[in-house]
Amino acid sequence: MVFPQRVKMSDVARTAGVSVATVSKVVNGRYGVAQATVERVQQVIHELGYEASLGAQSLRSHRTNVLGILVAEFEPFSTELLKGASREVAGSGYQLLAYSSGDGEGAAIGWERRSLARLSGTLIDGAVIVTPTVVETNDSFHVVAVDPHTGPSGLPTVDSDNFAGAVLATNYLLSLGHRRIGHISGRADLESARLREAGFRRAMADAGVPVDERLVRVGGFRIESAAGTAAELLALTDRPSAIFAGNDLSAISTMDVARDMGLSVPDDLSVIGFDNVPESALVNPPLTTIMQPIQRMGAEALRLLIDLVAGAERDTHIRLPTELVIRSSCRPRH
Amino acid sequence: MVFPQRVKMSDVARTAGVSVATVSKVVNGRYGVAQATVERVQQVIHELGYEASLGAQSLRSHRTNVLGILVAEFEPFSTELLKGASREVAGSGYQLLAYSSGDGEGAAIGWERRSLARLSGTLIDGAVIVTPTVVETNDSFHVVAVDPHTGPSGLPTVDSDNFAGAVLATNYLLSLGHRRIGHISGRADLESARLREAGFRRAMADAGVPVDERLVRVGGFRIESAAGTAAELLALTDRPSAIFAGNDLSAISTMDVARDMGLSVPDDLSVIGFDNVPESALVNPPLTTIMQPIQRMGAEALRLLIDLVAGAERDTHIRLPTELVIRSSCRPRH
DNA sequence: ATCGGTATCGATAACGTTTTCGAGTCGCTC
DNA sequence: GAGCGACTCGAAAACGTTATCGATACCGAT
Repeated sequence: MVFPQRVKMSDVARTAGVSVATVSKVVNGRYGVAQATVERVQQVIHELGYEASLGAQSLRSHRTNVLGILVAEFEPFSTELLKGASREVAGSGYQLLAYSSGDGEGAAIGWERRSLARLSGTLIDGAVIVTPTVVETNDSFHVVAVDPHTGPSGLPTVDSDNFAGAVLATNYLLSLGHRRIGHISGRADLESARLREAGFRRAMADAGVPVDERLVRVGGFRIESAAGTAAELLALTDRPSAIFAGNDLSAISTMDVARDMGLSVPDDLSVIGFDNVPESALVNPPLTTIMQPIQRMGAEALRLLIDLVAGAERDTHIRLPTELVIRSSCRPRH
Repeated sequence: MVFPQRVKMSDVARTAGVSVATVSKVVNGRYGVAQATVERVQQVIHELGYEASLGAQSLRSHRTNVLGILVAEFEPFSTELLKGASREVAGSGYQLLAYSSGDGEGAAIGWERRSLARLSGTLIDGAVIVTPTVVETNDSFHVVAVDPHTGPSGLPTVDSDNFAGAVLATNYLLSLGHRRIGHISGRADLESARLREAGFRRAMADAGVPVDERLVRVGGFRIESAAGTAAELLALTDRPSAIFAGNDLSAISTMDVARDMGLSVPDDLSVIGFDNVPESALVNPPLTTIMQPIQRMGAEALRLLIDLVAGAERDTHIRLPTELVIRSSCRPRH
């Protein structure tokens, strides 16, 4: 990697004996330059190591070929997404920039917020956002949302079938004989959290099992915030025999809390998660969970964004299937 | 989050009844504008939601207040580093952009590479790089390297005491009675990998234990590439009773391979890693490893970068201490 | 009144691109 | 040999900002 001395278009033009206008044309592959000239200029560009100034480019043409991906923070889910997205962007002619809104469960504020907007508005052509904040946008700037904020935003979206996944999870617990099933839901402003809870309730209702409202609580999607909720749940005198956690992180957290309270997973408590982040296969016991194809979601989101930026008409909503992956954190109720 | 309609400085100027020059002064807090004017302009800026165009700004002033962090790929180590860096950048007046060179064990090529250089050269004020590639830079662009490429680069650097950490790890294994100790080293062009292997050899020599050269092999630092190496090591008729893996990922991979071969960790094989990424506490058995304060390294790197960009004179090399964290993947040799 | 000094402000010239459009050249056709 | 397209090319005007520097206004002191 070399960070070159800045050489500008006029330098190239001078040493190639043409005008900057001509250089610009060959850089952008515009029509109207003689073949011989093209080759000569390209040669000089190569020799001098010329790179266009993003600033000047963006200023003049309002196009940078840079895409952004905005995550709330770098936790396992966004990291997987990032992987998928970076894989997809390779060779697309775009460059991908990741930035974090820099906070977990709050909204960006003040300087941060404005700076984000500034980035977005001025130096990238579009963004995929993985943070549950409401966005307004205009038609010169494209954004696609992954796992979006609750409510109708009208944004292009890619998500997984959270509702069906939750039904899958709940039915699995039910099929194991569990009746007192707890649910730790994610942050309320996340559409996915809402749908998972809805799926949970639907499955329970379909099975004719009443849900004890004391057993469903919001725990957030982070490891620390879920711990408190899990502790409350397990401290109940008639504690649940199984817990459907809103995501893997809170499931892992729940298992930790259970262990600390002297409970064995899965013997005393069955736990099922959601997401299938890499960590879930690593923990002890390996976590049974609902897989959503996170990397693929990242890739699809980026592909969608690219198409949108290029002006293509496309389905504006992509939903990927979920799947039950059985490991060792659940057991039939004795 | 709102991606605003682009309103420019001249708009602000017009509705505030001043010139763009004055608005610019207000925005940048320059001296020489009446208090009343400052307030009026700020008011208008707020109402209109004005955001400076990064492109124009960078073009004119060669300064964007945006910093970059370039990682080879988004694996656990870089992710932790990212967290530390994002935490540090908050409130610093800078914005942090993460980008990936988009590949694991190779160098970026062609379009990618140039695009990286373009980003770096034109729209960020400096970067921390977490990828073992040689860089050349000029004095208008600052870069600090984390876990740098082998050999003297002259770059400002932050790393941990890899050598001492490796000694720590090896001595621990030695103290457990192990004599046939294997080492899976990281990619050869990583200074850290070189130092860890050197530390390993030093500790062995100091203990008067000869190292069997068939037992030290390069496995790369990724999970997949380490697996093959581990398998080779364990297939030896006189296989090692302990393995010091070059990092946690290869340690985890080694444990997987051992399990697949019907070996129990730690009963039949002790494994120690390096890094203490979050995953190492999660796996089964929990991994004994050498901790380096990764998040703190990210934070220090960013702080150093900020100071450098601000023109401060600073120690140009920061080395953080490592520490043995004992979990359950090692056991005395029976 | 005149003057020097301080505030306060605005015209204006960059910064490095892209794009438009007119000018020049050349080879043809009639 | 005049006229006409088709090709090439470059001059110049943007894009939105920052920095310089001169203009103006106002103040108190002579």
